[in-house]
Amino acid sequence: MRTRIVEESMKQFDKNGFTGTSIVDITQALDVTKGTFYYYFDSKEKLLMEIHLMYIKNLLEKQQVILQQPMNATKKLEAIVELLLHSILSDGLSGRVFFREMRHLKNNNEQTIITYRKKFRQNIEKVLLQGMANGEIKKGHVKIVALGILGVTNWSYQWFDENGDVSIEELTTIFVNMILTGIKE
Amino acid sequence: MRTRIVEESMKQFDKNGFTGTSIVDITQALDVTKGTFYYYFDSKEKLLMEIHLMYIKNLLEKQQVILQQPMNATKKLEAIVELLLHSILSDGLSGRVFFREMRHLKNNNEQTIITYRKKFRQNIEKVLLQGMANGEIKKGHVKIVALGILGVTNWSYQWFDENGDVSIEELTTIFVNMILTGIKE
Amino acid sequence: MRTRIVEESMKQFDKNGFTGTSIVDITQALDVTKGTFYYYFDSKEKLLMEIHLMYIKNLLEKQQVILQQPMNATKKLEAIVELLLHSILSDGLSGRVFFREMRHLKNNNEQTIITYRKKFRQNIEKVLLQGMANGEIKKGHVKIVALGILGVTNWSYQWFDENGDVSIEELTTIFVNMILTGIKE
Amino acid sequence: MRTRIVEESMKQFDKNGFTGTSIVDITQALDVTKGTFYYYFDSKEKLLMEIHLMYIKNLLEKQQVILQQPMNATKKLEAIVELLLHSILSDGLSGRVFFREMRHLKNNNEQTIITYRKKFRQNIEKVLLQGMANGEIKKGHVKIVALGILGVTNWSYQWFDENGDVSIEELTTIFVNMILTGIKE
DNA sequence: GATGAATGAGAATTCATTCAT
DNA sequence: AATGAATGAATTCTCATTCAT
Repeated sequence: MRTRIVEESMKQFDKNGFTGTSIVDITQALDVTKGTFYYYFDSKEKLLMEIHLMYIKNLLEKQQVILQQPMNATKKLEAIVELLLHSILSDGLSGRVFFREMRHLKNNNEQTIITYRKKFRQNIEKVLLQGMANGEIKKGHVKIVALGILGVTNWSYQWFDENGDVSIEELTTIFVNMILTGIKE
Repeated sequence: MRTRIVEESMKQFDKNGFTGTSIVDITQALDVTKGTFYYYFDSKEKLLMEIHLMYIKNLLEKQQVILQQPMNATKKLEAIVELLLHSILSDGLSGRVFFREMRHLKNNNEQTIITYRKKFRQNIEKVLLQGMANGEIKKGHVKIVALGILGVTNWSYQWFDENGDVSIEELTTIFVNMILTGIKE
Repeated sequence: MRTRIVEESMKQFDKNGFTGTSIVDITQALDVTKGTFYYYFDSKEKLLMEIHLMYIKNLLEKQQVILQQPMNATKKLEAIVELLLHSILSDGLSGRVFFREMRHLKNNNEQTIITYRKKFRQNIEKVLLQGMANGEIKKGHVKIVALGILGVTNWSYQWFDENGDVSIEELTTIFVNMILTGIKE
Repeated sequence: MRTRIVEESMKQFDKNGFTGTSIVDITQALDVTKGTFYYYFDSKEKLLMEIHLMYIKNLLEKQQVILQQPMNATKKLEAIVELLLHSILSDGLSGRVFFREMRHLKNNNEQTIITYRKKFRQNIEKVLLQGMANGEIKKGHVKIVALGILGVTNWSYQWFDENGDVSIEELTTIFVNMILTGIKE
């Protein structure tokens, strides 16, 4: 039931937003009562937090796997971009909810998620530094560059259409090239 | 009064979000009554729409000026990136509200804004095409590339801190370089 | 409308208790909507606080009038007992609500009322001291004696029946005698 | 377990009131589940009733012992006042719960407790009558006098502080004197 | 004896909106 | 132009209770 609630709520948060989705909406869709919801979750925010934690923890784990592989910095960056695009776009719901609704977490919860996000960015920064050290990557302001890369990938949840004319694979190729070699001839 | 309402509401939407701001919050801050608000605006959404229109129209006008200048495609792209970063980050409020709260526009209104946004993107695509035609820019999928550029710039509203260690000017330089020549050595 | 809400709520608090009375109960009895209630009162507790303040302030004012009259201590005590019994029993509702529901005030509000109540008791103590000083009243622990007197009077809200076989006037006489000269032959 | 539930609930009713204490509060404190509670008690009210019955039956038994002793009326009244003050204040919890929460008993249950309370009062009345008959006590309205005595004692649960500057023994002496001989010199 | 999942009725509160003045 | 009273639908959350296991 817990899982069913999470899944249904992600669907609805994705469609109507956190604020636009009421507890009743979720429980009615599952054909249970409001009480059931509150048996499993102390509050609406706790549910949102759970969705966020699931998403970011999973992402960090996968990033960790990439970091530990015997690849050069460029390849690692490629892998991370691919990871992000896949998890935002094909894993779908949770990614969009993650990027849109974080604002509705309060105080402690928000800080926790911010910390995880920071961790992810700092891991990218490490790869950049490593690449700069061995001459693969141009020297520069690693934090801003990392945020630039995250901009390219994370913005996708705003516009990507699964049924559009570009597949995630193509998208990944285009964005990886763009990030690595720019758009200038 | 109309202007005062718009300004106060932008402040509060920026701080507490559209949903997190009530009409009373706005009118109390202006020391008027709710009735006054409804004398000037038919609904809360109309107000949000006005803020959106102001922002995107202003942006499109400024983009138009850039497009009509006698510069090559690269320079034009640089100018557009600069325009976006300035209007998101230093013009401040309206930009952040624009990027965060569009979801609260319904049907027609949402479509109108989407159309304007699309216009802005298509203008970037035109510059890209022009650049590809004369050999300045690598040939590629213009729409996706445009969306990549917009990702780099628009994502900034999520993390940029006016009091942080990087100025908007530095940020512009870093991002322009990144977009044009990539990060690879 | 404000007054009507206060009056209706007192009736219902008296009958069903603070917790046993919902906002809907009050508004339905007045044939208005819940919104109307919240237009006049920020919360259910604010309403309860208002009832408490009305009652205790009125009581303190009347007590003040007694204190300033040119009577000896014994007469003043008689007058205060009479005041209490009348305001608890014949003024009716507000007294019973005051004695029963104070527990539902939180923090600040509770403290405020406690302070007022203390003031009332301390005024009784002053009269007792005055009476002890000029030989009217037996020397003793004024605070406890004051609380004993208040016990006799305040407990009445628990059992007094307006339609019973004893009138308030008779009650006052009996209690005044009891307090002054005791029950022993 | 039954006993543990009663004890824990008295603690919590005393602290947060009957309405302010949920079944979960009680069971969590005992580290059992809600089901367990309902295995032992049919409802929350049944539990409250049990606490009330325990208290008043115990009180009536002790009163009976006093009544049967070979003492004059004055001594018996002294003993009853002492009994009440001790059981409200030092036996503690149950007394405070008894006097505060009776209102939450419904219909039959309330009537039962009212009957027991009436019994207790009538026993006091009997002693008063006996005292009046043999010239110990002033002739008067026994019911009202009894209620006056109960006011002095029962009101104590409202303000008595175990850690205050007056002990129960001192309190008893003061109140017995006050009831018997009054406060007038 | 005890559990834990589920219920469902109801509670306080919020808030955009209307409208007569 | 502006007010202020009133609305009513929706929202989050609470909690005593049930019941199959």
